[in-house]
Amino acid sequence: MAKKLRYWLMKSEPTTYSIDDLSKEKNKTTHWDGVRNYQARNIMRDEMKVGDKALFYHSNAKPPGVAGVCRIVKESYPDFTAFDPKDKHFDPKSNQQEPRWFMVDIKLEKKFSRIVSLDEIKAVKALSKMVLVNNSRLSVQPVTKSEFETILKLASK
DNA sequence: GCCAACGTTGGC
DNA sequence: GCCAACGTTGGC
Repeated sequence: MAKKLRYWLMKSEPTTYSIDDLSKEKNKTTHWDGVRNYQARNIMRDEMKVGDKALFYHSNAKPPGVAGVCRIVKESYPDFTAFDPKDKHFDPKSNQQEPRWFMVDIKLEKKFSRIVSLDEIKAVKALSKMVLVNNSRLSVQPVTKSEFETILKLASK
């Protein structure tokens, strides 16, 4: 019965929402709203399961890199920010009956003592196949178990 | 701030 | 269904 744990990487611009913002949330938990890309949505909607782990990545940062680890604590449900005309992520094509966008809840598990920068990641051969390196624009992306563990090792160096 | 890469939209 | 125009992402 035991489902295999999967690994992901989720991006956020720290000026918008950083790992420290997440650590200040009640239960260190938040809903990952605002994703408006179908590929990323499909991953959240169809593939992310409770218990899966995700790298929290700071994009558009100095330096860009992985800041910590979080865990999926709630599986996909409609992204309600798409329903609110005043919200930055409002999408008139989404509605309660037929939601177009989905989100999951994540909980901070560990903030790294240092950022594992994109430069470092690019310099490691074992990480050369990461989606991050090859399709840099996808904001929610799969990571293999060995890639995940390699990043953890780098973080504790 | 620039711009390459990529995704989406809409006219035809 | 093609593709030009446009918008966004995100490293640099």
